[in-house]
Amino acid sequence: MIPYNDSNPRDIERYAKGLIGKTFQDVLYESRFLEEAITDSKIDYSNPNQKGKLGNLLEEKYFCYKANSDQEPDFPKCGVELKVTCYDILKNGNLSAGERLVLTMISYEDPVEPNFYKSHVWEKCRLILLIYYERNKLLKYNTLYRIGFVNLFSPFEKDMPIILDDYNKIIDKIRMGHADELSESDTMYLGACTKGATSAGSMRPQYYNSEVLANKRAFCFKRQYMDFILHTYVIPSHTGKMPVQLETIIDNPMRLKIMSFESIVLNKLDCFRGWSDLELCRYFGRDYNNNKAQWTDLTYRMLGIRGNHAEEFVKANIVVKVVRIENDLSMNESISLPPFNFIEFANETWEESQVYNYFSETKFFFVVFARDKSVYRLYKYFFWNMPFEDLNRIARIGWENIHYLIRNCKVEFWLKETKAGYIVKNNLPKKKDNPIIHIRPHAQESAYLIHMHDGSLYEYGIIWKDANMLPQGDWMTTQSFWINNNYFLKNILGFK
DNA sequence: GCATGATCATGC
DNA sequence: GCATGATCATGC
Repeated sequence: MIPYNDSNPRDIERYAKGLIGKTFQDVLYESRFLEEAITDSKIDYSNPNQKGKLGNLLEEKYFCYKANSDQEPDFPKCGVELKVTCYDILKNGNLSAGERLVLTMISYEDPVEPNFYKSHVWEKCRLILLIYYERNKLLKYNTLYRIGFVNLFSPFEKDMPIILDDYNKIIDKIRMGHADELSESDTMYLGACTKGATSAGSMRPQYYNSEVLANKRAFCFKRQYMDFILHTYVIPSHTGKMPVQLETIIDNPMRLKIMSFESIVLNKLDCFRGWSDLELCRYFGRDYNNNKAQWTDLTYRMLGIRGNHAEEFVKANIVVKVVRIENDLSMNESISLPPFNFIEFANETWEESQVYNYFSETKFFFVVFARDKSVYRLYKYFFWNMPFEDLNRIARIGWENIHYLIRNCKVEFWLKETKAGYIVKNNLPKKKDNPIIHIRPHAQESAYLIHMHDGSLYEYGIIWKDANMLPQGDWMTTQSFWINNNYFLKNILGFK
């Protein structure tokens, strides 16, 4: 007899909670005393570092059923799906969902199911036994990871309109024969993530009429949505603490049955179109001080949010970016991304890179103000995510050119004298070398500890604060990727 | 006028 | 004190 009632979800959860505090190694060891544990498995659990086998280990050695990749639920008698996923502990001690939750592959062999509630995705997510382990990258083996939380989980009712909308967006693209243009950032909570490499070898023909091969993809709950579940449901259920409530843009979820989330947001800003920053500050009672957060603040005020966080944006990983353009419709500045670490960058492949992941998972809410004499007026606002082709072909080449020099220790430096002193020049690709992205310094001040062209050593600034080390051993001012301003004007705003 | 390298400002 | 978002300043 297996040690739980597999027809009763609550009893499965009760038994599963026995995993809390155990490592996968513990489970494997204790299974020797568990008569029903699967012993004739085809899977070899002796290698402590096999990625992706942690779920199988629990299935066979704790829940006592054979791991398979059938379309059937893991607990068929009651339709419960087992999902094993991870969280990280951040430097500040906070927990953060480590991965998106992959639900099921998107089939390119079969027609799509138009009704979400009859779809395979719904079967796979309507009732999940969610097992969260701590991914501690300092540990040598995956099997030493420890399980922290166990919960039965169903998607929140208030999120369903958005999940349905996401599903429809994805299947619409597939039915149009545009599966090759899918991107995880197309949607809010339910995403279409790539499975396997994005290189030519793993491309597949589409079901609907298109000659173009498409990447293998799967339906998933996006990482930020999992993060929200972790903080508002999983952790509170274990600690008894009330979750921190974020302000919502849409207070009544019923509205989402009539209008899409995006249209509601755009409608809210329509009321203020043409207003100047000065008028908006007066209207919302904010000091008009031209400081940098001003236009972002005003954007949240227009959405009815008092702070600078909105629940829907956080869950869907939507980033508000305010852009100001000048009288001549030019734009002074490019748009910065977070700084990066050279060594981590050098060791990444494209698919696992921060740049690829940032753009494939992030949706932007661009709010454009246009100069009118001494003020800026609300001009345009729209959601945008980078088209897959731009990202995976054009931006990728720019990334690879920079990656090549840094990874292969071919970065060169020389000094140039200016009125204000010396500046350090380098041979890394510049903005003009790629249509979409470039890198620039991004620190408090510049800092270098470098070997010059002639072999001499040059030191400047506060190395540990403003610089980080290249694979070649030199320290260069910390850099970040930037979205070229001309790409924004031409391809995102649509100017000539 | 723009590209590139350098630096500022704010919130947590 | 750092992460993040944003702008400045010089030289061609």
